[in-house]
Amino acid sequence: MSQMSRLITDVIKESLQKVVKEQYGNLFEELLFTVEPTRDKAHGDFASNIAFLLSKKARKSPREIANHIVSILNQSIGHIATIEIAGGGFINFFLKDQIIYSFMQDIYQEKDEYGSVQVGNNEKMQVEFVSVNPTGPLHVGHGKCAAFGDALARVLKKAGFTVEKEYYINDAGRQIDLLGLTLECRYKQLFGEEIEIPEGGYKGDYMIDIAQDLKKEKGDTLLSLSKEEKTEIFNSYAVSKILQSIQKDLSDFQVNFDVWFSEKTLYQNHEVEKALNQLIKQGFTYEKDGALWLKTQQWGDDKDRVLVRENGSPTYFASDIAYHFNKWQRGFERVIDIWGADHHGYIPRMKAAVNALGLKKDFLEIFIVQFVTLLRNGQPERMSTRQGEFVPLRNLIDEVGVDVARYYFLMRDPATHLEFDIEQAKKTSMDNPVYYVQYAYARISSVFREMEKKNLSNKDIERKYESFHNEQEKLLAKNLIYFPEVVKRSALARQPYMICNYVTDLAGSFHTFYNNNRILDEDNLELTAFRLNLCRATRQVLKNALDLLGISAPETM
RNA sequence: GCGCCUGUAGCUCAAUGGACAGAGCCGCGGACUUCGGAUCCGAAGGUUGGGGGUUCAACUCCCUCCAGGCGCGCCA
Repeated sequence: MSQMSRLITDVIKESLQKVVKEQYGNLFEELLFTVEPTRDKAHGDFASNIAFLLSKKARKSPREIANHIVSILNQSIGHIATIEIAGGGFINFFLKDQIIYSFMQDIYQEKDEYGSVQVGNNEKMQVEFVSVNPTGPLHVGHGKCAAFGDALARVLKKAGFTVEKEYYINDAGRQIDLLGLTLECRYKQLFGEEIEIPEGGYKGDYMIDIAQDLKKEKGDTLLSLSKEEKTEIFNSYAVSKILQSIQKDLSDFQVNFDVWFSEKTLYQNHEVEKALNQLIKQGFTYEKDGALWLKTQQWGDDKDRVLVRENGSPTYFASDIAYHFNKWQRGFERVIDIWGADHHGYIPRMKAAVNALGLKKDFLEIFIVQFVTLLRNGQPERMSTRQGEFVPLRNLIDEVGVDVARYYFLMRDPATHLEFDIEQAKKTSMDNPVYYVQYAYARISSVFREMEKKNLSNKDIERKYESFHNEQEKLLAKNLIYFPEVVKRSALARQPYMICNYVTDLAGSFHTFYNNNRILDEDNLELTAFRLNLCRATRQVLKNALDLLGISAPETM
């Protein structure tokens, strides 16, 4: 059932390649020409720039070359009705209507598989994201990272990559000690001790809740433990409680990870030590001021970086190096790290480290997610983790819902600053594209409910192509067959927002079609069948696209 | 000071180096006794922050300047 329909752009490309190889021989070498969907339908359904690129090498005008190519190509591509030359030398391809219709029919055969393309060659890939320290609840900025990483992984899977989603838990180091000390303090306060939260500790009220849970479970038995025992139990209790709440938030947000990777295990398994030893052995390190440094400047960093502090404890950077080496050892051919914007200064050293480890150059891709500003009626809401004032992701979900929150996070390039207006997001209008899209889905579902009421059987749907009845039908059908091309582009660009743009546009062409054409007509079963067919295919593509975004497709709203 | 991100219609944003820079919102004017009006149709709206350069072709690439955001720890 998962027969993957070939991309039409590939079909055209191959035909062009064949002709040009024959006609221009070696001039064809390394010719990076394109065949892509046109923006303006007056220019056909697909267009190629091949004649422009060839003209320099062949020393002929683009139009001349285009003419030559087209004269040979002529009608040899089965999918194409006509080929035109336009502008300075574009070659424009117009699809046969039957082909558009038959591709549309295939959608229903492929069902949930439709849109799958094979550009990843099953390359084993990892997407690591969120990876927030388990020292407090997720806020909206983390939500943006979560939505992006999750949707990206879905798109990559659809494009034929073998993808794992991973969350790296920073459960070792000083921050965790501070967290444990904070809990210890809150715990003691519950027994009447008058003590202050330690310097740099976590002041949020959630630590009091955790202390109360701990008191319920253990009573006062922890007060008398030794210092080592206390550290152990307070640290691990705090981490596990907070991690649980993070996991709950994420799964409610439709984000699920394949692997939760613990930093602590890197130390327990001596992987940090091993990674450091390897770097030392290869001569990429030196000692200065009592610390161990990595020569990251060698690979373009501003300055060299400390691996082991003067006091002998490894830096976060050191365990991160071990972590990335571990990823490599697990057989990933490529890993994608998604970081918040405050970490962007960290990129050069991490890339340098990957080089020092001798891993292949494009092994590590890093994407930076810019911050979110929450607006309420145009006024910004303050957010600062340091002050302990942040808007928890949980609150946003409760207020606008998962679908809306995810869509808003996903609809833009994550590298840009996002202004998220809460009041606007709650509106049920085109202010809010997610409803626009879901409405199209619900409408189609409603048409099928109506179909059953009128006893128009599903069998009537299975009709052969006659012809499209108007441009609105045809435009909708064309948009449906572009979906796999969009998946391909979105995956290669690592940009899920392209799916948002696509699905909004698709919903638009459906609404246009719907408002201008009667679908169910008992006096014209042929027409009814044809249009139901179109609706059925549209519903499937809306569903598949929304799935890539992790957004629900409701039958009623 | 250095580095990264951003700058497109009044607002929010599109446009793998390609054709006349496109949508939505706001504002204005309209729509079928019938399948969901959370919809549709129409007109209006631009020196793509400024200036150079590369190219057959630049919003896109390079240089420079301007504006906004973020980062420049033996913190994470």
